[in-house]
Amino acid sequence: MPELPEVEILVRHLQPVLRGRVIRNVTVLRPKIVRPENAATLSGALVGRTIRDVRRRAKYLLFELAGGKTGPGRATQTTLVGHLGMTGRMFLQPKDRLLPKHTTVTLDLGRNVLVFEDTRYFGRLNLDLGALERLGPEPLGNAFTPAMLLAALARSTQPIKVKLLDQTLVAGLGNIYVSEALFRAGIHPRCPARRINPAAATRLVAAIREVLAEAIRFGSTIPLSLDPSASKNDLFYYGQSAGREEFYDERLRVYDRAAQPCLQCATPIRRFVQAARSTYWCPNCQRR
DNA sequence: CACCATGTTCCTTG
DNA sequence: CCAAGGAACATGGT
Repeated sequence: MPELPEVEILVRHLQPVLRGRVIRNVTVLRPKIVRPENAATLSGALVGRTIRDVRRRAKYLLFELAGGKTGPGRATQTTLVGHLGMTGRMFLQPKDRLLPKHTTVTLDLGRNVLVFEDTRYFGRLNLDLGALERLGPEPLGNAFTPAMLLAALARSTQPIKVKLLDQTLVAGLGNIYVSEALFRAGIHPRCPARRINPAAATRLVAAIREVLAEAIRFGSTIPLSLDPSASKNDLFYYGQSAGREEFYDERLRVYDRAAQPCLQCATPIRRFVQAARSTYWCPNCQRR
């Protein structure tokens, strides 16, 4: 999936092309994706409405809708909540084009269609704001500070790597960027959370911010590019593209680099499993 | 066939 | 109620 940076990039691309567009029709091809809504309730809540804004909270996409249903003067506001899961993608395509195999939901916007495609069907697109209430601070926001992090880690015996994946602690980090941030901060992934000292917390907050900001700057590990077959410039494709692999190597210093030399000290990068997820680290740069 | 994959939620156990 | 661990969800790539 897209972690925070990938969602941020997607939102930045969607925002200008979706703002002001009216949802003409909603097609649900995989009902599970819109739970707890069903095709009828989702459609009823969206059709006829205008997308006023597209925002991000952690790894969630928030589509702010207005107008339509309630008529003039009584515009109730609705938020459509999207999550890409592990393999979700969103893009616009012409109405007459064949939909991808794993299309879950489409929003008919008139001239073209917003497609939510997701091979593993772990994603979500619904009206449920409940998940958002449990989220911790944005890692790039002012509320995420070394003091706050230190306090949150104080009573936890869990390894720091596992703890940073907890979205109630800080919201938006995923498996890739946690490994990257710990490497940059020089912290061992197995370090018990409560053993992180003030100096390490300060380095960690800085490293997390750097890693995410850099990923956003470079346009994410899953590059976003203009659809080569698109005839209009408001069409784009969120997926593979050529020519960005150099950036990938440059930015990801440990993730998926098991047995390859550390870019800092040439020691082979190691991999092990924590909480059923792969952790990558340099045994020399990240001491206990 | 085996194992691995950018995430979250639910269930169990203590 | 909480913390922690693990399975489940579902499909595809290697």
